[in-house]
Amino acid sequence: MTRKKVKLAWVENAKSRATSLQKMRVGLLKKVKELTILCDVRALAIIFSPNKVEPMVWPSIEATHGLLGDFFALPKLVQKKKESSVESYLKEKTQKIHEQLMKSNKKKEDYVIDELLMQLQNNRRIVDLNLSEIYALLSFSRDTIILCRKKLDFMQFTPLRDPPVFPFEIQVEKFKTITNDISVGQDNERAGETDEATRRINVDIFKEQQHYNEQ
Amino acid sequence: MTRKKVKLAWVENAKSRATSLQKMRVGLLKKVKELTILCDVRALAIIFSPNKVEPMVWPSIEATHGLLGDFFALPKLVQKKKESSVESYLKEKTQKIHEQLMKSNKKKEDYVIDELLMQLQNNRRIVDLNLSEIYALLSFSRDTIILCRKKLDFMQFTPLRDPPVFPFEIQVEKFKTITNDISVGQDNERAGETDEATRRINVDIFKEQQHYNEQ
DNA sequence: CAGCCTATCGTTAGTGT
DNA sequence: AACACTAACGATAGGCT
Repeated sequence: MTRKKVKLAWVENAKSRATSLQKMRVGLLKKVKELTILCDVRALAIIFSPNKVEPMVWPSIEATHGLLGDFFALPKLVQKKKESSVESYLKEKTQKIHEQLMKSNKKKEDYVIDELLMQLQNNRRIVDLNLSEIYALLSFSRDTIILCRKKLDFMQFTPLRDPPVFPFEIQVEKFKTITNDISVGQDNERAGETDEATRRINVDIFKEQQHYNEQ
Repeated sequence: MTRKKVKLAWVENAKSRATSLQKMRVGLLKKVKELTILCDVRALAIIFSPNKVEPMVWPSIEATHGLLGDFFALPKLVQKKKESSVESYLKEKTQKIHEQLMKSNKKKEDYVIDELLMQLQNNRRIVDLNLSEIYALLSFSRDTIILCRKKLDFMQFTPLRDPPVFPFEIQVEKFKTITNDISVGQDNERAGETDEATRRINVDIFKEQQHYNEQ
């Protein structure tokens, strides 16, 4: 068994590299653990791997999130008194990442709302939402309003306007009698057409919305 | 020089502990570097220290932020695996809430909307609503928006303003995906998909609204 | 406190099973 | 692929300066 001194360079042999990675990852995390226990400090390590979605993490994912919270809490204060160059660089970088996220992960956005709706349906209350969640909800509520307005408009053949605000009972009673017979939908059986119609409607709505905002 | 085997436990002697920390931190970061170079993977380590604001970080602060961006991008994808179970759970929960709504809200004013929302949750689509129902829904959506705005205002300590408006296509995309993925109702084939999200969110909103009013 | 030294322990590359 | 072995190497506690 001749083992030459490993030099600090990329291991060309793919298999060796893979096995090395396996072993060294374990060794590294062990060291982190050792450090935290012996010296009573908090630490975390994240090792990404090629061809693998989840990185290897120490301590746990959850604990890591906690630690990172602390980590992110600090630098901003530190950097503020330090250099403005680093600060601007960081902001720039953050902006870039943000844009990338926006661009590449639209699907993920969907998932966020998915999750939000789910949570709302379970435990969480609106008052407990954070900013981005509020925005998401707002966006959805607005969509609903727009949809309703469009419908209203379509039914009444009148331009957009705010609905009259009556005492609740009167409102319901009144419109119940008036509008019972008006029906708009033509083809309720087939979802495809409805979807198309909705798309068209939304295009119009969007324009109107812009109008509305400009006023 | 007698060096006993160090056991994995907190070092009591404060001085030893401090010196150990000094040495081991360097050693650890060295190992991380080694790993990344030899095996060509990305990794990061953050070591917090007592009595010190800045943690020790590898690689640089900037690089760490980049890596963490990637790290945070991942977990949500991982969660998607669970989606099927979550989905079923969601259906179950929805059913439950549905029943709760049925039996608990018998106040006169609430009842109409209650029923409306219930219908929306089952068969009816927004396009099929009559005027009074539209108004009722509008009123609620508006209340929700106001609620959200209040909340927003509170969080930001800034005056009210419009939420950001996404490009239209994204909006529609969102609607479609969401409503396809989360199915609450029972007949997906025939019901208009687009309204599904609207129904659900209104139910949530409604709950919240009531809660808020009671406080 | 910060380096340097060195005996000893821990880690791991190479190999075999 | 996963585990076992072991020689060689790297890391470091404790001591010294």
